[in-house]
Formats: sequence, C-alpha cells, structure tokens
Amino acid sequence: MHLISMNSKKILSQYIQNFVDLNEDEANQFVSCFEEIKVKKRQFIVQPNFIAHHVHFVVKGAFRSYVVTDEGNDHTTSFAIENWWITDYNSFIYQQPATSFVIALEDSVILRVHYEKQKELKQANHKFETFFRIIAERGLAFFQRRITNNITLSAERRYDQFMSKYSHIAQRLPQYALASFLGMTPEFLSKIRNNKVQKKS
Amino acid sequence: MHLISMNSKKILSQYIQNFVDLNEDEANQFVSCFEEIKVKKRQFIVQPNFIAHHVHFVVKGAFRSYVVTDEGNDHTTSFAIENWWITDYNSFIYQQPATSFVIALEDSVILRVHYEKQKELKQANHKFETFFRIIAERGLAFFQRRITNNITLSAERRYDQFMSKYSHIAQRLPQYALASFLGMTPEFLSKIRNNKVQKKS
DNA sequence: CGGATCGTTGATCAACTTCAACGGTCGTGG
DNA sequence: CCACGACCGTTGAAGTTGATCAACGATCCG
Repeated sequence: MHLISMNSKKILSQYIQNFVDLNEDEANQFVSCFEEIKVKKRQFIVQPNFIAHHVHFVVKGAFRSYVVTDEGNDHTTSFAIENWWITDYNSFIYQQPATSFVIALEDSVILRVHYEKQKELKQANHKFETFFRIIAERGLAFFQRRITNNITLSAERRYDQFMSKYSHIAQRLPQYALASFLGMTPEFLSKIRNNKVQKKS
Repeated sequence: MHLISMNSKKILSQYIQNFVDLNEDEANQFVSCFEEIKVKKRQFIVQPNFIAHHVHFVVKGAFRSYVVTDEGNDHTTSFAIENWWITDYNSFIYQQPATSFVIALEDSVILRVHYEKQKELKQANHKFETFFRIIAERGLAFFQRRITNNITLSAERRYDQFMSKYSHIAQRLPQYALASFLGMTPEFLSKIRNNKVQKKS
C-alpha cells in the first residue's frame, strides 16, 4: 500500500520528531495510519451537520475554518497552513455533528487520520499519546491567547497584532477571510488598511 | 504525609475515574502528587510576570482568570468552579511568565499539581498521560466554542447564551466579572438585564 | 469577452462605550 | 456594634467605534 508520498511521509515524520523521540519502526507505524489527500481550492474537508471523522495535517496549502450564523454572516475561527492541524475539534473529539466549515483556500495536500485510527495510535504507544497530548495543549494555549486578544483589543489593534505575528499568513488570505477572523467587516478592514497608508505618507 | 483531606482525595479520584480506569494503587499514586491548598477570597493563585508552576483543580469555591490591559481595563478569560481546572495555560505549558491573574472569588479549596510532578505522572503511566490529553482536548473544544460565540453574537445574545448554559455560575459571580467575560462594560450588561425585566412585565 | 468575485469608498445608522452622578451594601476599624 | 469608606450596580446623556447599505472598479477565470 502506498497511501502516502515519500515527501509527505518525510514531512510528517520530521514534524512529530520535534515533540517525541521515535525509532524508525515507530515513525513508520505512526505515518502509516494517515492518508494523503489532494484538495482543490474551495473544496470542503469539514461541513456542518456531518461528523468530522478526521484531523488534518497540512503538508502544502492553506485552509480556513468558519461558521455561518442564522443571518448568513460568516466568521472565521481559524486558519491552517503548512505544518498546522485543522478540524472542527468540538465535532471530532466528541464525534458529534460539526457546526463549522473547513475549506481549502488553495490547492492543497493534507494528511488525515481517522478518529478510530488515532484512537488506536494513542492506545498502541505511550509516545503517540504524548504527542497528541502536546498538540492539544498547544492548541489550548493558542486559543487562550486568541480569546484574550479578541476581548481586549480594538479592531485596529487586532489587525496590527495579527500582522506583526502572521503577516506571512495574511499574504495568502483573501481579505474577507482575514476580516472575519479578526471579527470585523471586510469594509472596515479595508478602511483600516487605507488609513495606515495615508499615515505613512 | 497527609497533604490531602479524605474528602478532596475522594473527589479527585472520582473525577479522574470518569475518564480513565484506575486501580486503587494508581488512583493513590495520582492523588498523592497533588497538594491541597485553602485559598481566601481575593487571593491570587496566578499572577503576571510569575511562572504558573501549577495546574489547579477546584474542589470547592470559584475562580476568575483575567488580564489587565495597558489602559487598565480588565478582561475575564475564564472561570472555574467545582470540578474544573484553571491556570494560565500559556504560562504553564511553556513555563514562561504569566500574563494573567487567577483570583479566588470565594473562600476556596483547590488541589494543585506542580509542573514537574505532572510531567512525572505523565511519564509514569500511560493512563495518566491519556487523562491529561483528554483534559487538554476538552479545553480546546471548549475554547473553540467560546471563540465562535464571541465572534458571532451580539452582546445581548452572548449574555442569553451564557445564562442558558451557565446561570448556576452566573449566580456566584460579581456582575463586572461576568460583563468582562462576555466582552462588554458592566454598565451595558446592567442595561441588558434591565431591558429583560421590563419586557417581561 | 462576460460574469462572478473581491476590494474600495462614502453616507448613514446602530451598538456599545465613556463619563458622571447616585444609592445600596458589605466589611473593617474604632 | 456602629460609622465610615470602599466597592458595586444602576441610570442617563453624549460620544465612538464599527456595521450596514449601495455603488463602483479591478481582476480573475472560463
């Protein structure tokens, strides 16, 4: 079976070795539980009312996770680019229907692991369990920072903060996606940017 | 050594058994790594610029975690009551200086585990690792929901949502704490509540 | 070439904040 | 045990921030 290209295999192996120390057999076992999927721009990998059966590791490309309210407004909850994980965690962890979309912003390549496979991995080897624990903890810390920023800062300062940390990501995003991540309308984001240009000159 | 009262021991044991199946020795080993602390109302258990060395499990009482901006506004990031965990995760996980306060809202009793002790526990037994992984994952899902709510809902609907899920917590909170959790001023929260009373009659 | 999608701009409007003043309550020291 | 001050919630008026709506131009892709 060749579910995974050599390149993807290498990338995921290297990634996990940042967190736990695996021998070759272990690394192979870990990677073999993943499937490689090519995803076209605008294609969904998670949709509301369907259970998120997988966690997705981005080998190449970019994704956006968002929810749509009753009024039809969409709101970005997170992004993922190379070496990030993405899914609807609430759906995946509890295996309940998702409430959010996850959509590809570019043609992408992902490695995904099924809920049951991940469960097996966690049970099979203490190190794998450790790895997923670390990923979850880091996600937790990341979201706590995100909440803090969102509550404490004005729209303009949220934008500044994002650009100072993630301008490399911002370059790859359509502006409406960034706006909805930062919790403002595309129009207002446009005005903020315009203001900055004016101030500089 | 009697670091922990029988009551606290029983509560923590029962709690962890919800997630993993421990025999008596394991449960004892787990619990023995915790210290019981009595905390007075208004006392801090985490402070900015100090590293959060512990994760705290609330046996009895209530806590609030918040940050203070340069302008002096304070913003609540989370609460914890009985059977919840609280700390500055960003500080604890990376063992870096904290940016938030965690303060007791009532006279409370907590069980805390030191970073190094927790690390030992995780290494000692696969089940303990699993337990902490589950806690982290649930925290992650919780924060993702919280972000979604905060971005998508108006102030009044955030209040409604909170009350429908956590009115038992709201009863134990000062109103300014709830307001800053929901991302609005105490004055505005007061007006929302007043509006509702008027509508009912 | 033509339509859909995306970002921009300006005018108007709503949501929420800020500021200031007041009354109630709680805890602390005398 | 009372009195005082600090803290908390409330109310109203005025001010800001950011949303909404509508129209236009640019670009991308088929």
